Amino acid sequence: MPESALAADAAAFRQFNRVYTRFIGTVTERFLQTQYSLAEGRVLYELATQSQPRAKAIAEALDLDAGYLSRIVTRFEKAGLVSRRAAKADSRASDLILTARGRAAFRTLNTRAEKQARDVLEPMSPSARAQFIGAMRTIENVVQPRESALRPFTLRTHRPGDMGMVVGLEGAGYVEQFGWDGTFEALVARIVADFLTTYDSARERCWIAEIQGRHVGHVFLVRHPDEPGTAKLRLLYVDPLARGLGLGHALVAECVQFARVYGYGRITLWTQSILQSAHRIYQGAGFRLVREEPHHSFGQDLTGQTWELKLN
Amino acid sequence: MPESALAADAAAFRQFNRVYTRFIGTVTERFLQTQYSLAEGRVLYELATQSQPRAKAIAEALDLDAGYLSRIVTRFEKAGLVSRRAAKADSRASDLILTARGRAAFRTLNTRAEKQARDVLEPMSPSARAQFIGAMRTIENVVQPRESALRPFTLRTHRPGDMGMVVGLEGAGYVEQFGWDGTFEALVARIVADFLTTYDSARERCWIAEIQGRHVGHVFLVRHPDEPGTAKLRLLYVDPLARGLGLGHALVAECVQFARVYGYGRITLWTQSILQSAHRIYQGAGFRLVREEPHHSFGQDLTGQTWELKLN
DNA sequence: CAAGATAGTTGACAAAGTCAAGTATTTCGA
DNA sequence: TCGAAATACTTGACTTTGTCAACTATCTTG
Repeated sequence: MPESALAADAAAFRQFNRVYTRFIGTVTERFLQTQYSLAEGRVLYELATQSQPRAKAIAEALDLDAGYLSRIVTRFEKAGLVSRRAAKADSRASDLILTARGRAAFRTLNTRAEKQARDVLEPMSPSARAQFIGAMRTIENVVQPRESALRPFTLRTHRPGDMGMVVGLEGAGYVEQFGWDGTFEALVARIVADFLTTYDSARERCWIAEIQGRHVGHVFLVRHPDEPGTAKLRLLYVDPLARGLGLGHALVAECVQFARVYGYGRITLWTQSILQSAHRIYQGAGFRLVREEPHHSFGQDLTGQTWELKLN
Repeated sequence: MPESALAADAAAFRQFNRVYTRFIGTVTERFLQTQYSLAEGRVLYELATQSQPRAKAIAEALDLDAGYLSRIVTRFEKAGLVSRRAAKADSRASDLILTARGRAAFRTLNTRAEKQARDVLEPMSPSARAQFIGAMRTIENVVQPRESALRPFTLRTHRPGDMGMVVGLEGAGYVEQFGWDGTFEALVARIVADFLTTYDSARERCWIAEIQGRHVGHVFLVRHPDEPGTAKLRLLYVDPLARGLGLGHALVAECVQFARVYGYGRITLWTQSILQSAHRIYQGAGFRLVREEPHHSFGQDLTGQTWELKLN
């Protein structure tokens, strides 16, 4: 990348802002065709997406005036979308809880926004689209340095070729660290193969973490095979060399966020008692240990654990 | 660029929109600290930048309600920033002409916006900045396909290494097409060298046109050495292989736009009577031929022409 | 425990934007 | 060449959106 003059860059930056402001305007215009205003829609998004929504947090996230927000919430309450409940720890504040009706409203809004995004992206050629999205990621990382400055890694969804790395890393990692045998790698390979052949891109996803292009972690979120409305988190992996960067937390947070947006009511996961560093990550994300049972697998005596996180 | 799933891209796109909306909000917030609202500022920009501003064109460019705009213009008129004058060709419409005071207001606003853009860009490392701006260009080309779809070429400002191509193309081109001798190439080399050593990046600029990375044209806009407030357009060049694409028009339009934004009152240029395809471009941009005189240069008997475009 | 900070609510406004009806012209088609 | 339709605005009447400051009820801190 050659460098260029500041003045010329400033002009390009301003032009981009002009053009993009207009573009966003036309895109969100259609959004407004629901009964909700743009601000209301954004509040609804935060309500559905934040883990314990409070007025404060929402006002901060959206940069809204507290009074203005208060009125929006009151409107939502009257419309039966939200119920306010005095927060246990701080009775000045209220927990804002989406009702079933509120969740339905969000689902509608979300589907519409999703459709809109697809309408923009669909006509592009795959390579143009990849370039476009890549450019957005680049800008986002600059513009929103809160997390990403602290984050030496980047997250992205999977691409062809990633699954080999997933199997390889998991296989090698658990063999080295815990002495598991080849049946574990086989299991991983089967999970991965199933994912690739049957996954529903609208409700299931795999994230890959990279540091300077190197695959250093991953996680999968899929539908629970038996329980509708429940998601299953699988194959969370953080390379030993990339520990201590918050990578595991970031991967799990990504899953939880995704599950909320797509309306899952619960996430479960199965793990082993000896994987203690993972437990801290699950706890941090709000998961609870709900069941333990011993089993003999991968050439070892292990204790399996089931954890879960309720989202509503 | 590998392709990735539409659903994941849609999520990335939506996230970018959320993040960038907020970012634009905080950037333009400071902008609002003038006495003008954001909408007013944008209108002022169009008034200063369009060649013959009419309410219609501005409303279209900014996607504003005609009534709303009409009121803004009325306010501007009362404040002495604009005068309305019934358009000659169509007496339903008015030409909107910025007064000296209006131009001053724009200058203030523009300086402030420029400063703001620099504040954002300045702290970045040169390579990060280049990446950032590059990403914006990529997105812009997708989002605003009006021109760029019709345009097989891209415009950018100059980078190290470009000047060699400028000299080479000009030298070879005019020798081949018109039989000029080596003194012409020497002149170009001198102009270019002067530009590089002394140019003021805030008020002077060079644009390079590329087709698939190949240098196919260029133009320079510099301050007139003797007349303050006047800009000089120099070294407009379009590769013979790239004719008929509107490249020359685009390069000149870029110069004119730049000159307007930076408050030049006039652009002049010197050219030769035999370069007829260039004349059409200058005429199209509104330039008038103001002077002709014969001279002997580059081993030829030529007729030099001076053209000018008034901007106020 | 008092002083200050925080979370949220409310009233009073101002700013921003929309919609529809109206005027004066221009354009277009028979 | 005339009348209907379209265009370029303007204006009135309105809604939506957003801001500011004052106020209550709590919480935090020295």
